[in-house]
Parts: sequence; structure tokens; C-alpha cells
Amino acid sequence: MMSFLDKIFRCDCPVTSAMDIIGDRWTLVVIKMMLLEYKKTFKEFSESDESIAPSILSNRLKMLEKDGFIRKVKVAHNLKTNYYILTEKGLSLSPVIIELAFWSHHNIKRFDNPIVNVKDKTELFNIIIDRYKSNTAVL
Amino acid sequence: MMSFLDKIFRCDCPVTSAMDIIGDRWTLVVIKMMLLEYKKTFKEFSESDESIAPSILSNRLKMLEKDGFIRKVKVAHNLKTNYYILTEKGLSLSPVIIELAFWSHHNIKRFDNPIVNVKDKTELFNIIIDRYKSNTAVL
DNA sequence: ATATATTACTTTTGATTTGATAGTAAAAGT
DNA sequence: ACTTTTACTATCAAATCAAAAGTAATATAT
Repeated sequence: MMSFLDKIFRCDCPVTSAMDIIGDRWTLVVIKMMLLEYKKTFKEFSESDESIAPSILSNRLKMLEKDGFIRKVKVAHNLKTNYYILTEKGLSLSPVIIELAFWSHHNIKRFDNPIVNVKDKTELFNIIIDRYKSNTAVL
Repeated sequence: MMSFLDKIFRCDCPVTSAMDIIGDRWTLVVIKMMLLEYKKTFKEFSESDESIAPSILSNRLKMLEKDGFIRKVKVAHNLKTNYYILTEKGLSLSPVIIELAFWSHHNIKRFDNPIVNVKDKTELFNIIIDRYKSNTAVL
């Protein structure tokens, strides 16, 4: 399994290299589940509307961990459940996800989420990240 | 060939639906070539650093046209060359691409482009779109 | 006018990725 | 002790991707 530290990029272009990392059908979707829907466990990801197959989910979680976007943690008195949480690097993708959400809201389908009404985007990023952090503070 | 008007989305989520449209290794890369590098012809796309295969390029251009992101035009006195230009809908993706560029600049590889120094992003989007339009005004 | 080069593709074929289904193993609940 | 839950792994068919070669129309050079 490769992390993007040793990934061979198609070329030197930063945008293209970004697509080498997140340019597939699932990577940003899983990060979105975490960032905006506060999903944390394999089960929660599995049961989401997207119906991600367990083999794909397992693979993406491993990749995301290798690339440093997420961390896998356990809580005391529960040896079974793994909790996946976004790292600062994972959170750094929130502007991209939010721009995608805005774009989709205006071009594909309405987003029933108060975030589309916030005017100042920089402030919005902070709100979303703060919410995420308070939601995962216990972990 | 399907356009996204009749595409079946995985679920109702706007972000996921956006990934159903642009979540692959090439779609945003081709749009980036147009928006930031002013590439316009099949030949120019083919000769770019990314080394896109002609079959993939052909397929993506068709999809992008079907989905209304680009238009294919010819100029007078040249029956051979096709020029592909971004529509308003295609240009509406520029905030997403620019956020990707910023993210990559800070997390993967430096972006040798003055855009990374512009402070106000809304203003930046306008600058990029204006530049693109003046560059394609003749078409 | 003819030959060569250019542009824009399509076709073919093989490799890789995706995704549905089934199965396994350890921990937790009853 | 038995059942359920959680977190996966394994298998395999289908879809997609990608490299290479081939084709066709237009444009340019001689």
C-alpha cells in the first residue's frame, strides 16, 4: 500500500497531483461523511446512504490513514470499536469539500444545510472545523 | 453516452453527487488545462505534461460537452482544428479548482503561479475568469 | 498537382479498479 | 453458552482505464 509520500505523480502540476490523491469516487466522500455528518466507525460509514462496499471502505480508510488524513483510535473499555477521526491534514481539505458543496448546491442539487447561507467562507471553514472538533473532542 | 441530466446518482447527497460527475482522475485535470493553461485543441491537451491518452481525452471531451461544461467550436478558414472552450457552467467550477490548487500548494507541491498570493478569493475567481475570457474572446 | 504532415480522432486489447456478495474473527451483550 | 455486533477479508465478475496502433480528413510544401 502506498502513501502519497512515495506516490509517483503523473506530472509536476499541483492540481493534477491533488487529483492523483483525491481524484476517485470515494476518498472525498468518506472525508465528507466524517467532516459534515460526524460519522466515525466502520459501521456508520457502511450504513450511510452511499452504500459503500466494505472492501472499498476498508481500502480507503487504510489509504487515508497512510496519507495522514485520518487517525484510528480506540476508547477505554471498548476493545471492539475503532473510531476514525480527521487529522489537521484531513481537516485542511474542508475548503475543497465546502466549495464542492456550494457548487453542487447551485448546479446539481440543493444542499439542506445551513452552511450554504453563510456569507464569509473563511469564517465558515472555521465554524465547520470547530464543530467537528467539539464533536470528536472525547476521542 | 450519458449526460448528468440522466445520470443516476449514488444518493441524494450534493457532495457525493458532485463526485459522481467530477470524481475521476481526468475531468478536473482537463478543465484545469483550459482554465489555467489556456489549452484549447485536442493537440494541446495531448501534448500536455499529463500525457493523457487520446482515447481518454476523446471520451472526456465528449462527456464534458454533453454535461454542458465545454463547447466545441470551429473558426473561419480552418476546417480542421476544433477549439474547446469552457461555458459559464464550466467556469463555475473554478472555485473548486482554485481551492484544490491552494490545498496542493500548501500540502503537496508548490504552485509557481501568482494566484497563490492573491488574498481575496472572490476577487481571484473573477481575475481568473476574466483572463480566461479575454484569452478565448476571439472564439 | 501530388506528396507529406498535421489534427482529431477511433479501435483494439490488456491491465487495473470497482463493487456485490459471502465469509471470518474477535468482542460484547443476554 | 449462545447470539449479536463490529470490523473487517476474500472472491470474482463487471466496469473503467490506459497504451498503442490505426484511420480519416484537412492543410501545407514542393
